[in-house]
Order: sequence, then C-alpha cells, then structure tokens
Amino acid sequence: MTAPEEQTPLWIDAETTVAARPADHKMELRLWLRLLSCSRLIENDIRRHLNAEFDFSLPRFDILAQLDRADEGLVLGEVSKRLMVSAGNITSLVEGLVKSGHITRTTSSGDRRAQIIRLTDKGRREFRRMAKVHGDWIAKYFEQLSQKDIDKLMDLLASLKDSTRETILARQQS
Amino acid sequence: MTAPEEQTPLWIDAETTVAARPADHKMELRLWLRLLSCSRLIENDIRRHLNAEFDFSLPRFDILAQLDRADEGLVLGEVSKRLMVSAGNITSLVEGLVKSGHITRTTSSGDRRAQIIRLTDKGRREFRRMAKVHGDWIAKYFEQLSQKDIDKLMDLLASLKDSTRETILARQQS
DNA sequence: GGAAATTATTTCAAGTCTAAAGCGTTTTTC
DNA sequence: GAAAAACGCTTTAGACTTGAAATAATTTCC
Repeated sequence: MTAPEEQTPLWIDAETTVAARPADHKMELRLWLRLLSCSRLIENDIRRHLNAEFDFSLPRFDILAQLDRADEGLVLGEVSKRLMVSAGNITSLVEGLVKSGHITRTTSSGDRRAQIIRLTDKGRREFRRMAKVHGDWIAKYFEQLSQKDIDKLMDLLASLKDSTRETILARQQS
Repeated sequence: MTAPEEQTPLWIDAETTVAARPADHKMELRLWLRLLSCSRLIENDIRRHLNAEFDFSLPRFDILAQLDRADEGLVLGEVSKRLMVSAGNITSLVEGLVKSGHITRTTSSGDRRAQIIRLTDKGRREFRRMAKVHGDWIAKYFEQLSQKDIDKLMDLLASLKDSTRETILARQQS
C-alpha cells in the first residue's frame, strides 16, 4: 500500500504543485498568510505612529473614525459590528473616551437598552488632526502600486470579503 | 476666501472623486479598510473554530505552525519576527507550550543568550491534526475566487508587502 | 584585552480582546 | 396581556499584546 499524498516528491515544479493543490489547499494557505502579513505590517506601523506622534491608541482612533462619519451618532452595537470586535470590548473603550472628553454617551430615547455615542467638538477636532496624517501614512504604504493595481486589489478584496462572509454564514446555518 | 477642499460637492461623480483623490487619499484609505475587513473576518473565524473544535488558541497554533516547517527548531527572536509580534509576547506563549508538552526549549550551544524551541512528538501530532482542518477552513473562504483571481491576488499582495516594507524602512532610516 | 555598543530574552505595567454569564428592556408568541 | 424569547449592554475572568526597562551574553572598536 502506498500513500502518495503523504510522500514528498523527488522534485518539485509548477506541475507538481498544481497537482497537489486540490488536496492540501497549499495555495490558499499561502495567500491567507500573505494577506495576514500585509495586514499586520500596516496595522502595527499605524499603531506605533499613532502612539508616538499623538499618544493615542489605535482602538480608540478606530472608534472616533466610525463616529466622524455618523452625524447622528452610533449605537454601541453598531460600532462593535463595524469594527468587528466584541461588545464587551467596546464598553471599556467608550468609557475611556467619555472620560477623556472625546465622545458623549446618551441613552436612546426610543430604546432604553441602547446607548448612543457621539463625537464632542474636542473629539472631532482631535480626530481630524490625526486623520489627516493617518491618511498620508496609508497612502505611502501603497506608493509602489499603480492606479490599476489599486483598482484591481479593491475588486479582488471585495470578492474575497463576499466569499468569506458567505462561507461563514453558511456554516452558521448548518 | 473659500476653502474648496473642505466643501462637500453638490454632486459626486467619478471625475469629482478622482480629482479629490490626490489630496485626501480616499482610495487608499478605503483599500486599507477593506484589506483589514478581510483579515479580521477570516482571523476571527479561525480563532473561534480553533477554540471550539480543538480548545486551542490561535497564537499558540501560530507558533506550532512555524515550528512544523523548521526541523532544526527556531530561535525565539525568529519566531517573533515571523509572526510579527513583540518578543515579550512570545516568552509567555512559549512557557505555556512547554508546560503543555507541545514544544521543548533549549539554550543554544553557540550563543547562550538564545533559546531554541522545537516541536515534541505530541506537539507535531496535535498540530498536524489541527492543520488538516485548518487548511480546509481557509480554502473555503476563497471558494468563490477563480484560480486566476487567486494568482492575481497573490501577486498584488506581494507588491503591497514590498511597497509597505520599503515605506516603513525608509521612514526608520530618516 | 577591555570599554562600549549591540543582541536575545525576560519581566513588568498597562491596555486590548474574547467568551460567557448576568441584567434590564423590548419583542414575540400564544 | 402574560410568559418566553430575543436583544443591548455590562461585568468578569482569563488570555493576549505592546513598549519599556532590566539582565545577561556577545560583538565591535580602539
């Protein structure tokens, strides 16, 4: 009895790896690791700069960013969903941002369970100041990519997001 | 005096947004947020499944994954670099993995500052068991993408990684 | 060869994060 | 309209994470 899928081939070339692909999903794994590399590389760098230049943490910045685009404020659950972090996590971050005067927090008049948070003037002012530089940092990461590359990447990541969401949803329903 | 870059245009079309692009880096920001979405979506799902099905944490799994490909073991600093997490973080994870019998830890004979970690038989066995399913999960996320899409994405992310690394390096040197 | 700089790791404090349990509030169901 | 289910948020325990300071070992530089 032989177990070919466990054997290391004597030589590896394009044909071998393509043939091996359906069995062990090597390509997809490499792609995922590469995506994760890019993500961590950029996220770590942003975090470090935000800390060094504005003494502000990335999670706190992320919450302000969500609020800057929402004039009516946002319910906590919505923030949690958009940032893809747990609800319990948001609670303490919001508490800190209220304490530091960047946001306000009100109980919704329609639903007394819901908490609505909004930027204060100070919060908006400080966020905008940071966001300006933040945008420059980010553009720099993409500097070597052409406009065409950027468009294509936008496109492919949109597909990936859809594909992933559907996969996760399908599994939850079964 | 007018401040045109602060005004909200009366109508927004392709031309407007293209014209606005160089100033505020809107496209790059959106691309970064989309990349981050994909990354978090997938990472969160993997973490949940690893916890639920194997009662194992993702950071612990990541360390075993690095070691599985390194027969001679790895120095802690190398693990830290590859996973892009701080050195202080690795210390306690390694301590836990030694305690649970998944890895061993030896002081390097050549450099008594360096700690070399290796998979134990148990560690390798359990990692392989998890890795099999882990590969299947990941392939599923990319299910809706064609082979061509996957290749193109690999390509573009390689460019992005290069571009980002260079940007970060250039800033550190100045 | 010895002082100074660098390197590998650990320790520590503070912050972030999750899952799960708990507490009111609202909605659904009969 | 009351019981049951669902919802929004908070609390808690425990794990992860970072940056900075500390320690020990090695390398560099005169």
